[in-house]
Amino acid sequence: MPRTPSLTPRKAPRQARSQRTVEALLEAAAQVLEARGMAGFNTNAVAERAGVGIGSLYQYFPSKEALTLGLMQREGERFHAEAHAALQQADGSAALRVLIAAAVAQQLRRPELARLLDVEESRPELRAAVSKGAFRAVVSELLGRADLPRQRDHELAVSDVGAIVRGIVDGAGERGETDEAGLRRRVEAAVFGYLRLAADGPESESDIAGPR
Amino acid sequence: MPRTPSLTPRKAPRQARSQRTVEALLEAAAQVLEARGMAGFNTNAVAERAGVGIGSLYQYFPSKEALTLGLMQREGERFHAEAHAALQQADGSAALRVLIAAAVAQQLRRPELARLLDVEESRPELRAAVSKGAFRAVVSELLGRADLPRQRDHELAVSDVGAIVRGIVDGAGERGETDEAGLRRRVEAAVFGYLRLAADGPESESDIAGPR
Amino acid sequence: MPRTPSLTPRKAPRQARSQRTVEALLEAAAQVLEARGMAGFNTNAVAERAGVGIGSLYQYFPSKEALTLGLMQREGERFHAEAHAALQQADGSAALRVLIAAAVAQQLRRPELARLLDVEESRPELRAAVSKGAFRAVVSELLGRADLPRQRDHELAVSDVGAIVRGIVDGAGERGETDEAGLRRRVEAAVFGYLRLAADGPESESDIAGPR
Amino acid sequence: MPRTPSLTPRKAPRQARSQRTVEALLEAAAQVLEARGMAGFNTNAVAERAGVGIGSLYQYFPSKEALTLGLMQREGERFHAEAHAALQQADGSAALRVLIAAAVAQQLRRPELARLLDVEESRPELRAAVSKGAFRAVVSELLGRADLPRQRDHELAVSDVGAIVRGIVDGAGERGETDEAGLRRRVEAAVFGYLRLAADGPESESDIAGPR
DNA sequence: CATGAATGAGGTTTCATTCAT
DNA sequence: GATGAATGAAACCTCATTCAT
Repeated sequence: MPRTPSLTPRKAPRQARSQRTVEALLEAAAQVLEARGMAGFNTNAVAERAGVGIGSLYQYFPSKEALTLGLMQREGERFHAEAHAALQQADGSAALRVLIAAAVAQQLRRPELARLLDVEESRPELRAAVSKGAFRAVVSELLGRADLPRQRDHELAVSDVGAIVRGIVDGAGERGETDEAGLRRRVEAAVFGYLRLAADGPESESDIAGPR
Repeated sequence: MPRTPSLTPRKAPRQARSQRTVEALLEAAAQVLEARGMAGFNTNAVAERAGVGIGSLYQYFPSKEALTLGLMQREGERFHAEAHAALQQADGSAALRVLIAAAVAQQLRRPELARLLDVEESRPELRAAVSKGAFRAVVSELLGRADLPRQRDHELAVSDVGAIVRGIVDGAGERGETDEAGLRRRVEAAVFGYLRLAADGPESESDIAGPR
Repeated sequence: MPRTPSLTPRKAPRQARSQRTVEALLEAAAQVLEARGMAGFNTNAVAERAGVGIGSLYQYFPSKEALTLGLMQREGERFHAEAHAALQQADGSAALRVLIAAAVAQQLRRPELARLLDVEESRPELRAAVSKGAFRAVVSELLGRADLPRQRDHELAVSDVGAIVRGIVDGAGERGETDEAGLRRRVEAAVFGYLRLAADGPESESDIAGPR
Repeated sequence: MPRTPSLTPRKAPRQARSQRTVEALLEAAAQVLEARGMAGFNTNAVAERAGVGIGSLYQYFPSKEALTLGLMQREGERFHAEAHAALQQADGSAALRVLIAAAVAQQLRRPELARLLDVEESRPELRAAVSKGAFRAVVSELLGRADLPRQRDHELAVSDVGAIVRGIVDGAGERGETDEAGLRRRVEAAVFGYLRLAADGPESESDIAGPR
């Protein structure tokens, strides 16, 4: 009888190990970013914190950019799932609230990390590569729902909603806020307030600073 | 022998020649930042574009940080003047619109520059040093005006308004928008919408997603 | 993120290759110091003479200071061993002569290097970090021996003996002396002469300029 | 009648002013050296502390070296006077004590300055230029006096005496000693002890570690 | 003469990336 | 594959010195 050959694919264990290495690298990247900021975010530090050689880092991520990108994707994943779940809601405003809740939760989980990644995302080289569409796609769909005010320029409104959410939520992170419910309420106020007032319609203009 | 590099100008330019040098350095800094982004923003490039020796840069700015700070101050100056002018307006909503108009104008003048400086401003080392109070102080005063809805938490509201304006306006800059009036209208929608909905009061909560 | 540059080696050389690199760097540092003096002692020159990239230098020595310190330690090591061996001598004066012989030998091996390192050692930043205790500790012990005159102030005497030895020996190095025996004899004269005359006792004061 | 020509040489007032400028520069140099050490000793700092433009510094001292040299000379002057006065003493030992007293006093006046200048003096470029002979010349003469033990090698002895004095006295300065009498006593012990034991003669060799 | 603005060679240090083991 | 030693371009910053005003 020959040596019992493994039934699992030969590559399997290696892949499992690879998975763990990649995961370790991404988490290390997150921690380095949080602990030392953009200025202290370098590949040697990440590899060291991950407990792997610098060579291994480059085995899985061909460049520092790729690592940053990987981190963005990892951080975006959970959020993307929740964002898509929002689409299940019956009416647009409920869905939008779910989406906002997801964004707020994401931010409060690791505020500094989220903030720094937001900043990074605005760099031209990365902007192209980041899908980012998840949030955007969902918002785009929701703004079409009947129960939400129709917007003059759909695309601009989608962008603005994203910018508003990101703006408030990152600011809260910078200040170290932790009150999730309160933050959610304020973001909702900004988004729904915007949607109502920015919507087209004859009276909206005069109404903008409205009494009360 | 300070270890923390000084951020204040090393020496006030007394002669006309140095005035010109400082001005050239700041303008060069702005251009380098716009043309090559944060990554390409280095003191050698700035000096070269300014047409002065690297030593001259360090005569007036004791560190790269100080140069960045100087640029922020220069860019903020015009805006600060307009922001203060807003206080002359009789009622709060008019003043707020003036303020927003100033912010939008500032952004559209040199969008990429404004955006990058906004990002830089969030760096912990600079946050402390930047006055930044101008915008914040004005908003703080305006939110106390009788014609604007009283906010639950004044300080948070001030921060949120700032974040909303910055968020939308930077986003617009990123996309290369140039329609000043339109942008102004959208920012107003977000800000006034926020103020109305975030204000405390029994009905606001239920009102958030409003009908229609 | 320490602001005060670390003086301790950044990373212990584990592989044989790094051992050689570190050794090459230290020897190169010694040679540069000898050949070009303090003024010409810069990290680029050291790396170049060592035949390694400048980056390698900083892998092992986190700063120029650390390199200097490393050199001091290397040069001190052999001497420290001999100094400790002196303690084996039965009586104090014999031990002291052994110690002096060691100091003289060390100096004549690489006179300029020894002299420059002596000078460097007096710099406040390095004084703290250098053990230096070896010589001092041994002298301190020896001055307590019964066959050597008891000193008024033990600590001062220890310091003075060190200063005398260093003074004469560095001076000899400066002049390029090579007569080891003669130098030893003169240092002994100074040290033993000092110990006898500086010792407390009623007559020592009047005796200082002694007859003939 | 022509415009009354000044009776004082045209240059006179300028020379007086020059004198003051030079004096201010030298004192500033001393203070900068004391306050910031060799590392912080730069011509711009000296000019600033002297309250004159950097250009003026270079008017009077063609290089940094020249300034250092000037400082050495200034600091040496008072000492040189006292040293020469020592020659008036009737017997050699008294004269030597006067000389030592002068050296000690000089050191305790501005210890850090004296120490740093001693170090500088050992730099090859300056060694040549510094007279330094004052002290050396006087010692050389004194060692020839009949009441002091005749030395085997006159020149070496002169050097050694200088090295001993400098060594002890600089060490005392480093430690911040202020007890002038005590320091004088110890230097005398070292010098006279050296002279007695290093002197040639049949018995001195065996006597070196002396009984008791 | 005095000034101080300007200069730039040169020094220290970092860090993304490669490659021999 | 994994490792980590090695690399060097490039960044920041200093300071002796010059020279136009």
